[in-house]
Amino acid sequence: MTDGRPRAELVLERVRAIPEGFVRSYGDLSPGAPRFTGTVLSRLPPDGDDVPWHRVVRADGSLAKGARQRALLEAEGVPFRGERVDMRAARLPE
DNA sequence: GGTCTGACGGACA
DNA sequence: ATGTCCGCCAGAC
Repeated sequence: MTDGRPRAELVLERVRAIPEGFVRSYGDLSPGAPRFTGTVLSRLPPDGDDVPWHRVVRADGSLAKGARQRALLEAEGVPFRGERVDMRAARLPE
């Protein structure tokens, strides 16, 4: 059962597992296929409060959703370095 | 089924 | 630091 579960579901599950105040990169959620993670999140409903999509940032700490995403992250205490997240400190260890 | 696109990532110039 | 190229998965034409 290489596909006991759709990759999409696995990705969403990982996103929900990100604790407040931390972030993870697209590549971390879907190793080898970061674009897939983006596709999954893009299909998320606008009011998808069930999934903390804002805690998913690019590997270099830059944001995909701009100022809106940044506000949500800063509200959680995520350290920033200019317009990008300070991955060195906010990236979830594992 | 080939081709393009997308909330990407890493290598390289 | 900035821009280009290639690779990855899935969906739309």
